[in-house]
Amino acid sequence: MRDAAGASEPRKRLSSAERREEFVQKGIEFFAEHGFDSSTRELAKRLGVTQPLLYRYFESKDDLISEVYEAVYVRRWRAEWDEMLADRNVTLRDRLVGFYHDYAGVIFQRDWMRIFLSAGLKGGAINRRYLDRVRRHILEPIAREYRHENGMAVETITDEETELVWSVHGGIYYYGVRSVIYEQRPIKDLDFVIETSVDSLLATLGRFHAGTRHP
Amino acid sequence: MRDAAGASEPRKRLSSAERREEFVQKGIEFFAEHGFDSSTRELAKRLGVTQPLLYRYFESKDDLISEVYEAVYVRRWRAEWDEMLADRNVTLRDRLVGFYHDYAGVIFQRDWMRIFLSAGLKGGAINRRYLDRVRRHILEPIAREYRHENGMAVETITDEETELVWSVHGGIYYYGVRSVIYEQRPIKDLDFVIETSVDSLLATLGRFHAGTRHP
DNA sequence: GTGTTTAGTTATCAACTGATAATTTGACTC
DNA sequence: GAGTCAAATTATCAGTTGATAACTAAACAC
Repeated sequence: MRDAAGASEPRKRLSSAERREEFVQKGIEFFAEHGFDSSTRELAKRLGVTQPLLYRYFESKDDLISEVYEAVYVRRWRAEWDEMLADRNVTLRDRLVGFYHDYAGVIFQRDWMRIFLSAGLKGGAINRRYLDRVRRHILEPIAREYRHENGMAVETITDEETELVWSVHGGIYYYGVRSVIYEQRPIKDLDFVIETSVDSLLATLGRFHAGTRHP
Repeated sequence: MRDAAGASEPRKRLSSAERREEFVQKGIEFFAEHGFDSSTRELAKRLGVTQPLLYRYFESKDDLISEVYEAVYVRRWRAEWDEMLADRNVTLRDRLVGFYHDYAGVIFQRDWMRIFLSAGLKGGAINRRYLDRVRRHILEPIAREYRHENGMAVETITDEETELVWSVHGGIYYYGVRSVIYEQRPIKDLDFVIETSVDSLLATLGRFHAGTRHP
């Protein structure tokens, strides 16, 4: 008796690489929707394939999940974000607005966000590593670029400055969580949130530095 | 053979109400730590009790989970927050700093946060209802109190104002997620985050209203 | 067209899961 | 201290789960 794939179609054979990639991509959708505790049998059914076949491509379920992480966290990260934030031909405000548009385009996706939340609860080190990357490649560069644009020494940003950027970054991120996870309202005013958040960040950094210079 | 409770101790008998409450409280800890997909047998083991006993107090696992939600979302919500935010004997800034201190004390707890994230992924309506409550009892009152303190009409706050408060609220909340879920750093500078966030919110609302009055 | 390789299947295991029924036992009443 | 009620246990069911072994058949080489 056929376990997978509807009655009629003849068995398809794909190359090893194609199958593997197909499994990972559908695995993202599947685990994003139903959580990492869902069964490999359900995933196989969704793939139109029998469950033991998964074990020809992945040593274990956890192995497959690791590949899902890799595909979501690492492969969707855009290398050009570094240059985008550092491009001093553009005003910092425009850089930030442009960057957050791009960044939101990548992470404000149902599969990205749900995978991120599920992984966070599973408690591995992946999310901590991702947040480290955010800090090093996004937040600290922003704090440094602010200092540069305002004629200050760039090298020695403080924990406080990083924390200020975290707050605003978190506010934007949480807007994504509300719209994508809790399906709160159409994401039509993403522009508004990004622009006011960026303006607010620049103003807050300004007040912060003014405060530390004349104590 | 004894399934639960270490070898020596005699079987304890508790009244119905006590047991039920004990199950809910330990259920919060247990499901927070291991997720709602964990087994009732593991929970029973943790309670020092056999698994079928759970079914004398709850119709089903989902029924127990509903009680966990109730205990976390509803029973930990403090009624006095309404008055705290509305107390015009105190400056709005001080009210907000005080409130967020209190609020963080309640929700920046490992069990609260992990239950909230797990519930959000399960996709029921509970989290949406909670966010509605946050909007009605926290965010919109803040926007109205700002208007009052600055001599403006209080009745007709706009979506934009609510969204501005959401951003700052989300920034503070995400600080909690980072420290409690991702265990990022000791929560020693919660004060700093709350104070700068509140100042930033008041300044941003100020700029927003200035912008709409002279376009 | 025969032979080799390997993608894919069927069959199956042992452990686990939510839930129910039947039984035991502690505590309280009179 | 016999009788009653309910707290708690033992035993068990039917379905699910990750994983492995043995078998089948498509594609390619020559």
